[in-house]
Amino acid sequence: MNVAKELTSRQKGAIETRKKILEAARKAILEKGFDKVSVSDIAKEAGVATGSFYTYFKKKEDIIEELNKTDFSRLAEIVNQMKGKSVIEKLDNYCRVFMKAVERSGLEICRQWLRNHIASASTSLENSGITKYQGDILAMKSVLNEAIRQGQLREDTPVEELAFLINSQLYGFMLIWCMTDGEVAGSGQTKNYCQYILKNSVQPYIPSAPQ
Amino acid sequence: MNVAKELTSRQKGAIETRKKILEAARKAILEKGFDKVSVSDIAKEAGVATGSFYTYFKKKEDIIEELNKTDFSRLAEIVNQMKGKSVIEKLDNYCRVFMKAVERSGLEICRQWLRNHIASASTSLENSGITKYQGDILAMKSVLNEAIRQGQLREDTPVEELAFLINSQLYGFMLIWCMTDGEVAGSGQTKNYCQYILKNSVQPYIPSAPQ
Amino acid sequence: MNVAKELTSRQKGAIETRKKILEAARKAILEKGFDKVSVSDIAKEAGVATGSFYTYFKKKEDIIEELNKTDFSRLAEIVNQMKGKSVIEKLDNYCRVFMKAVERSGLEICRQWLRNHIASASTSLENSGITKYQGDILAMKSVLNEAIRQGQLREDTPVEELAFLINSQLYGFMLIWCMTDGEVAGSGQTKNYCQYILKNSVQPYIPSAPQ
Amino acid sequence: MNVAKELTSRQKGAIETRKKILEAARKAILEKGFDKVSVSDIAKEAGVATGSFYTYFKKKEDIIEELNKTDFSRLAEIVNQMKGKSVIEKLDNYCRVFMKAVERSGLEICRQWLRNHIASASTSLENSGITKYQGDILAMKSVLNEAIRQGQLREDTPVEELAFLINSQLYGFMLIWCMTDGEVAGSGQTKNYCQYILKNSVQPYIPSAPQ
DNA sequence: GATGAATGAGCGTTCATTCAT
DNA sequence: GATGAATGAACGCTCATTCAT
Repeated sequence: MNVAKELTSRQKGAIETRKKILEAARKAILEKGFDKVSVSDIAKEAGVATGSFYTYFKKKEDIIEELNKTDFSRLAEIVNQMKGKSVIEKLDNYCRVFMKAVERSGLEICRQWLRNHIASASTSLENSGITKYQGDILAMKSVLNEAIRQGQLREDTPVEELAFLINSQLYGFMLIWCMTDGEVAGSGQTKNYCQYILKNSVQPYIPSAPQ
Repeated sequence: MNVAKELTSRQKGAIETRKKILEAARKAILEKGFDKVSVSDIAKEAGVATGSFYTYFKKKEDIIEELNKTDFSRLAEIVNQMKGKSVIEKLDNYCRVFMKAVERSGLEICRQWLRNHIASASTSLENSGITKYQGDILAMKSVLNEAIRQGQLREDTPVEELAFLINSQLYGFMLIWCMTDGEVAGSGQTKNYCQYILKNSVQPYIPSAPQ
Repeated sequence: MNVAKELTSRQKGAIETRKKILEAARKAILEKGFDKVSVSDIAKEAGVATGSFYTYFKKKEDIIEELNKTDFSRLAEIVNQMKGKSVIEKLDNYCRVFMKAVERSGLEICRQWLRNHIASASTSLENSGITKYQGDILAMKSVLNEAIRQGQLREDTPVEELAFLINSQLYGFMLIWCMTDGEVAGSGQTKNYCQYILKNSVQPYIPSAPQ
Repeated sequence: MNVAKELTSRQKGAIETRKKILEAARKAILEKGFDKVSVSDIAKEAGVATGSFYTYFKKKEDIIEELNKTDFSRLAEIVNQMKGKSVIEKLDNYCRVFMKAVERSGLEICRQWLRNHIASASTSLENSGITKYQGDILAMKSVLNEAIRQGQLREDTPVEELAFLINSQLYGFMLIWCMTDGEVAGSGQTKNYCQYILKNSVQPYIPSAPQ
C-alpha cells in the first residue's frame, strides 16, 4: 500500500518504540546482566507496558539477537568498502572490526549471546536459514574469494579451511574476553595477534609479490 | 575461640552437615550454574532438609564465598610426560588431547561448562582462585618455557603471546563445536589445523631450522 | 430496517468482512477449541486486523452465538445406500465405516474432535443445533426403524436402547483408540467385536431365525 | 523413623492441607470448569497461599488425576468383596459402581480427566507404569479369571476380548455422559444396559446353566 | 470501517526464606 | 540442630480489549 518511502506516523511510532525497548534493554542488561533483568524492568525503563515488549520480540532471549545484530551490522559493509586494499589489510581490518563490535556490545550482552548460541540448534532460535556462525564463515569466505578473483591470492588457496581457522580464532578471543571479565583478549590486545595469525596463515598463498 | 579439643557429638554432626552441604553445592553449581540451582536442590543433594541450609548460611549467595578455595591442577601432567619429544610434537599432542577431552566430555557437558565459565565473576565458582582459563594458559606456558630451557625454542620466544594464541584457537574450536551440534571443529577435523597453526606460529622460534 | 435494495460498496464490504471473520472463527474453533483460539488467531485467519473483530462483535464469546446455525447430515447417507442387505450386515457396515472414518481422520484430529465435544455446552460449537452425538443416534435409529418397516426386525425392538448401546460402544472404541496412541481398538481389531456385539445384541429381535 | 502408625502433628497438618486443597479444587472446578479456575482461585478457596498448591501437586493438571483417583479408589475393593456372587452379578456391580464413580466425580472433573488422557502418552502424565486404561482392563480381567478359577466361567472364555469389550462400553458411556452434559448415559440410565450387555456377552461362557 | 500498537490484568509456576514443631 | 510445610513476591508470557490514526 505504501511505496515504502514515506512511513505513516503509526509506523514511525512503532519503530521508535522498538528502539526505546532495545536501548532500555541494552542499558539494563549492561547494568545487571541478562538473567537479573526482567522483561518488566526493560519495559519500565523504556516507558511502555510489559506486554508491549512482546509486540516486538517473541521471547526475552530474542532481544539479545537483536542487540547483537545491531552491533555487528556494519561488519559486512566494512569489508565491502575496502576494494583497493591487500588481502592482509582486508582480513586484518575484519578482525579488528569484529573484536571492536564484540567490545561495543558489552560483556553481558556478549555473554548472553554466547549462552543463546551454545544451546543445541533445535532449542535455539528459529534457525530458519543461516546461523550467525555460518554467516561469519560466509563473510570471511567472500573476502577470500574476492581476493582470489583479484589475483591477490593463489587459485589453490584453501578458502574453506582458512575461513574456519581465522573465524575460530576470533570466536576464541570472544570467548576468552567474556571468561576473563573483559580483561584478556580485548580489541586492544588482539590486534597484534590478528596480524600475526594472518601473516602466518594467509601469506603462503599470496602469489609472487614478496609481501 | 574454643579450647577446641573435645567436640560434643552434636558439634561433630554439625560440622559434618556443613561439609555435606558445601560438597553438594559445589557439585550442583558446577553442573547447572549458580542461578539454575535452587537451595532445595542443594539440600536434596546433601540429603538434608531445605531449612537446614539456613542453619549454616544466611543467604544463598553466601555459599559462593565458601566454595572459593578450589584445588587445581590438570592438563599439566600430560605435558610433563613427553620429555623426549620436540616442541611441535608436544604442543600438537596438547591440542589433540585437549580436543579429544572436549569431545569425550560430550556436547551437553561441554556446553554447560562453557555457560558456567562465561558467567560473570560475581556468581561464578572458583573466581578468587585460579580459573580454568588461567590454568590452561599456565600449562601451555610451562611447555614453552620448558622447551626454551631445553634449547628447543629461542630465548626470545614470545611465550605469553603464543600461549594465548594457541589457547584461544582451541577455545574457538571448542565453542564452534558446541554451536554446530558437534558437526564442525571436532577432533577429527581440527587435528590438521592444529598442526598447521603450530607450524606457522611456533616454528619461527625454533633455533636451527632455517624457516 | 433499511429499504435494503441498493447497498453502498462500503456496506457490501462490511458484510463480506463479517462473513470472513465468521468462517475463520468456525474453522479455528473446530480445529483448536474456543478457549485455545485467540481473537488475533481468528483475525489472522480471516485476513483482517485484530481490532476489526470488535467492529462486528462486542465480546469474543459473541461469535459463538452466530456460529450456532450449523448445517448437519453425514453418515445417514451410507446407510441409505444398502437397501438389499440384512440388518446385521447394515449395522456391521455402519460400525466398520465409523471406525475406518475415525482411523482415517488420524490420531490428532480425532483427539481434538473429542476435546472439542467433551467441552461444556456453553463454550462448545453447535450446541443450540443438533450435536454430532445426536446425529449419530438418529442415523442408527433410522437404520433400525427402516429394518422394522422391512420386517427385518420385530415391531417391539427397543430401537432407542439399541441405538444408544451400539453407538456408545463405538464411542468407547474411539476413545480407547486415542488413549492408547492407536494401539488398541483400531478398525482392524474392532471389526470382530462389532460383529460379536451385533450378533448378541440385535439378533434376539430378528423375527424368524430361532436364535 | 516412625513406625508409620502414629503421625506427627506436622504430618497430620500436611494431610489436612492436602485435603483442603483437593476439596477446594473439586468445588471450584465443579462450579466453573477446569480451564476457568486458576491455581490461585483454588488456593484462596482452600485458605492457603498460592505456592502451597505446588507443595502437593506438581502441575495444575495433576489435581484432576488425584480427584479421579479418590472417586475410583473404591472400585477395586468392591469387586474383591463379592466372593459369593455370580459372575454376572460381579460384573454388573462393577459397571454400576464405575458409572456411579463417574457421576460422583462430576461433569467438569470427568471432562478434564478425559482431556488429560486423550493426549498422546508422551505428553501426558509420567506414565511411569500403568495407565488408568490398563488398570481398568486388569481389574476386569481379574474378575473374569477369578470366575474361571471358581468354575463360574468356562476355561475357554476369551478373557482379553471380554474385558476389552465391557470396558470400552463403559468408556463409551462415560464419554457420552460428558458430551451430553450428563443428560445421557448417567448411572440411572445405564444400569439396564449394563445387565443387557453382560447377559448377551458373558452368558455364552457360563458352563452348565441352560442358556 | 479498518487498523494494529498499546495496554495491563492475569495466567501457571518457581523459589528464597521463615518458623512452629 | 533439624525439619519441611507455608509463604508470597516475582518471573516469563498471553491475550481480550481499546483507541488514535
